[in-house]
Amino acid sequence: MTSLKIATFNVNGIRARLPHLLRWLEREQPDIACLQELKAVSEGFPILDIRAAGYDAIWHGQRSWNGVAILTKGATPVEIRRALPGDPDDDHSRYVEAEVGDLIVGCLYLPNGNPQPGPKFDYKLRWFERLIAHGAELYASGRPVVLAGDYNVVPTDFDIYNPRSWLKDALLQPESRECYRRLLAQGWTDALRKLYPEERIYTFWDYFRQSWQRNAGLRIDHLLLNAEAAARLLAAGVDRWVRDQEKPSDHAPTWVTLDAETSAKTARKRAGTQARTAAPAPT
DNA sequence: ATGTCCACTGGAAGTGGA
Repeated sequence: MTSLKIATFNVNGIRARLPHLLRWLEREQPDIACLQELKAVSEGFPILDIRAAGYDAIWHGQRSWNGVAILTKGATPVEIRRALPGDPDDDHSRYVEAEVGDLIVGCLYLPNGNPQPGPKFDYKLRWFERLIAHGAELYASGRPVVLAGDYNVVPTDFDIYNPRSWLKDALLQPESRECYRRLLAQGWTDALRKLYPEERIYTFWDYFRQSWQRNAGLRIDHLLLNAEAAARLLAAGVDRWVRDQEKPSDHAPTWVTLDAETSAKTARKRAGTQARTAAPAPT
């Protein structure tokens, strides 16, 4: 009867956002939280505050930029890897993966890729190719897998308030979208879109032009589930209240709940009856 | 082009990245 809440949150600076993070953990009590954009070296990660909040964690920091972490409550994250396979020369901290109970959790911060075209966009696409290659292995692992993070991709024009002023942005390029589509084609379920196929859902509102006040958002934080995890999907949503505070991150936490029972048959039955009513539409 | 925010350097305001 119990469920597992798994969230992804681009904090945009773990030190600047520590009060927000702790308030969110306290209020929403995710069992697993994937964080991105720590913008801090590993030594600067506030593990004592996070432990005091009741969480264990693994993390991979970097000076000024990037940085990812997986927080867990009531379980220990067992690190599987702290980089995406395929390029030993890639020194960005953008991926960490752990076993948490019977789950495998991948936490990713895909390169933004702007300005486009250019070397940063090339790097984005190369990184995406590595994610697609690794995604195929994860998908077929036989374990329930959640691949969560800031993908820096707006999958379709339905996932943005208005594409007009973003047409040249790396987040909307056909090449970026094609990579995302190819990843999904392995069988992954885009959890929020699956449960809310006709809702406008945003997870990011940039700091410019009063974007939050106008609800001028983008959906770029995604939780992808392989078949074993998707069979247990109960609900999904966006914690918009986090974006409405003073000095917020430009992203809001985005989450799913999975049936904690291992019986996929039970979970499938429950998902069929509860998914549509389990949470208010995150518009 | 612009808008805003975070971190770093250097010890103020400018730069890079998003």
